[in-house]
Amino acid sequence: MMNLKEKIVHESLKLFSLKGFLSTSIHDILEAADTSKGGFYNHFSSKEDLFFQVLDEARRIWREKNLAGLDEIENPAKKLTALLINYKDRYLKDAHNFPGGCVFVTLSAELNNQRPHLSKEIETGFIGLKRLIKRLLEQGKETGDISNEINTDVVTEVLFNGMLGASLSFGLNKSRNSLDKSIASLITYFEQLPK
Amino acid sequence: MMNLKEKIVHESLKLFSLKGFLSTSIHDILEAADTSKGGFYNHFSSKEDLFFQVLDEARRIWREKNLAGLDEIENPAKKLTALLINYKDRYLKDAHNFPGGCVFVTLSAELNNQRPHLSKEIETGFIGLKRLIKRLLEQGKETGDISNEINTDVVTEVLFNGMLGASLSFGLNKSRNSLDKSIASLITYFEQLPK
DNA sequence: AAAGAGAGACCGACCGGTCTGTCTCTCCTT
DNA sequence: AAGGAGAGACAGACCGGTCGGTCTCTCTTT
Repeated sequence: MMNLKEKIVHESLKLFSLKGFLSTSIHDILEAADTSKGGFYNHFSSKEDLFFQVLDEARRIWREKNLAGLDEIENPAKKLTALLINYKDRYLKDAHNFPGGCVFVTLSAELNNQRPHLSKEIETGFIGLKRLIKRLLEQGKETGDISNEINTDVVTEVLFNGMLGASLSFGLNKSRNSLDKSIASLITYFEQLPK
Repeated sequence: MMNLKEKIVHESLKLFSLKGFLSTSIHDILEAADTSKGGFYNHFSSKEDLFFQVLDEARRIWREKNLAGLDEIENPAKKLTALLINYKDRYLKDAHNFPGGCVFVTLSAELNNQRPHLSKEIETGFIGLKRLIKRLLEQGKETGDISNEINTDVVTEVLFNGMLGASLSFGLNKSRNSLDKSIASLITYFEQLPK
């Protein structure tokens, strides 16, 4: 069974996905986790302390969902396609952990000008994803699955910003159809690149 | 000279771009506009009333910046490229009106799960942009500047989500270099489509 | 008995919004 | 032209409620 601390982190993650960090009150969290101020501050020194622990958990889940099964694929281009499909089906549609959409998008938009030391933490995650995409593209060139003529920087930008934009759109309209179309379009773009 | 009401709208637009709607307090606005509660509520019935008037102004500026000079271009494909360049150079880099980045991105991420009746207003703007892109693509097919074989839905998704993602990234890292690369990549993608 | 977990009263700061009062400008009457 | 009435613009004290955080007390486990 989940102990209180884990429960608070778990419920906070959902709430942060829905409302962001600043707009989620301690009261909201206590209600969702069915506890009290004493229960909360017994495990966390402050709301900001909670933020970092929630972020760690969010990153753990992100990797779990997005990287699922990628180890079994040796072809880098196919790995990238699998990542896009994971992103759409396992990650963004994971309403259990992220009922309000991608928590990193919500938090980055909310915190970027208000709590720079918090949003910096989120930015590092984005940078990591961007690097992962670029690395897979360059490995694809080496194995010959992607033409040497394509500019990996350009493709990385299109895919990365496309994923972010799709996430933002999905948060807004909550349409799985529209999300499917957005990611499918990115996959179409990627697969039609010169081989 | 700008009267008080216009000044409040103008300063609120900046603050909303930086911090969003919920995280901007009336006090913040009064300070920025150098006025008092009496001055504010003499012109606006509530904070929500202000929201809609700020949104109107934001849309006006959006059109002014993004559609600048498009009338003089008759070629739809060139129109679309010009829109992308306007978006990058005249709109997103407009630190005077939008010091925190695109206000629509900030507000949509903040409000989508908390104030659906407010975020719906923003969504209509996004839908309009998407439609504009698609219309230009289809006109490009008619004039023969874009191959009939391309799927306009797919290209619309890639460009639209790419613009959104670029906007979100730019809000986070505030790097003009990175923004230039993001939009240049979208233009490269668009221009390398089959003619 | 000792210690950690959790409940909830409580604190000062701040939230959006209301209300009263003042100050100025316009317009009508004479 | 002088003066009084009324309207609109703005200042700021004040309201009930919520914010994050602290503190004390009780209960459970060992």
